[in-house]
Amino acid sequence: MTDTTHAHRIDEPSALLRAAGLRVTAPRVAVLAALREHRHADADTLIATTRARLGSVSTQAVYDVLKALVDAGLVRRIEPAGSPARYEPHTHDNHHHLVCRTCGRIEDVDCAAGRRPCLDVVDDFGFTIDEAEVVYWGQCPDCA
Amino acid sequence: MTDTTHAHRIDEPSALLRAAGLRVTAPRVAVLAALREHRHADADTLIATTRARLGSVSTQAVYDVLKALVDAGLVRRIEPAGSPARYEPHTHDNHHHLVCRTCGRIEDVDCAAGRRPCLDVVDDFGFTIDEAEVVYWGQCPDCA
DNA sequence: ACCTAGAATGGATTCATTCCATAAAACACT
DNA sequence: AGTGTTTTATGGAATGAATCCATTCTAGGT
Repeated sequence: MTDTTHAHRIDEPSALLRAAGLRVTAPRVAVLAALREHRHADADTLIATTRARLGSVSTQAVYDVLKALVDAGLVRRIEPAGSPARYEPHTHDNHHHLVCRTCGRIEDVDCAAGRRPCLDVVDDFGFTIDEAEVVYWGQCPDCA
Repeated sequence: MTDTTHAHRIDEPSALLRAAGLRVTAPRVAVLAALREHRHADADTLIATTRARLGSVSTQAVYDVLKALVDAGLVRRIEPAGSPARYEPHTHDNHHHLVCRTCGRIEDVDCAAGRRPCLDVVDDFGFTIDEAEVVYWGQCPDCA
């Protein structure tokens, strides 16, 4: 914990919450902090981390916080097949994910050449497409 | 139901099962038939359809059948975020899916120019990638 | 026709998540 | 600083999807 007394840095949890029009509460600040520590954490991990930090929080509080953060666009929720939902700070950079089939490890990947993949669909069935989500499945070095 | 007495067509449920080294049972045949009728059906739909066809089947039987079919490569399981698992006959054509955020409708899409998307990842973290799964999110014409 | 491995049954159980009513606390306004 | 209104947290129960288990049944080889 760096000593930043009276900090007003724009990337601080409380500042982020205020900027998003959300009330600043201990659970919210703690969940945001936990999200920074654990990349692609699931709810369980975040509950445990938040609980360790605050002494106690209800399970539902963490779920509520996550929902509020996702709705506000501060957090991104991903749901890889076969694993519970994972959460990451929302970076708005359209990155994708690399998932290990064996251990579930997840890493961020930028799309080749920075272009969004396959934006042109041959037949879109009249759909209005707003996002192309890519998941790369494989084995991580530890599991291979 | 077309009248194909003593049929031996290679794409028939029982032939498919035998070719995959699986025993031919009523629930398996019925689930395969149900999968043809309902594109991207979830377990509930398949259970209901199978039950209607056979008179009765246990819920677990259908789940077991689906697992066996998926393991045998006859069926593909997809799990779009926010909805229960969906199943489709496995076509081995590397197609992707278009999902309506509102009603959950799913359509198949071929990747632009038939190429697999973003095969070259900038940094693969040492992973051995075997599949790139793409989900296009949007609104279907009915929901737009 | 018989035997045995594999499949189906019914019942209970897990896991992740959501719903509900009540109690607490954050921010706006004196 | 005190008060009030509205949002948030709590604790407990409930849901939906899927899986586990022991028992019974059956497909298909001998």
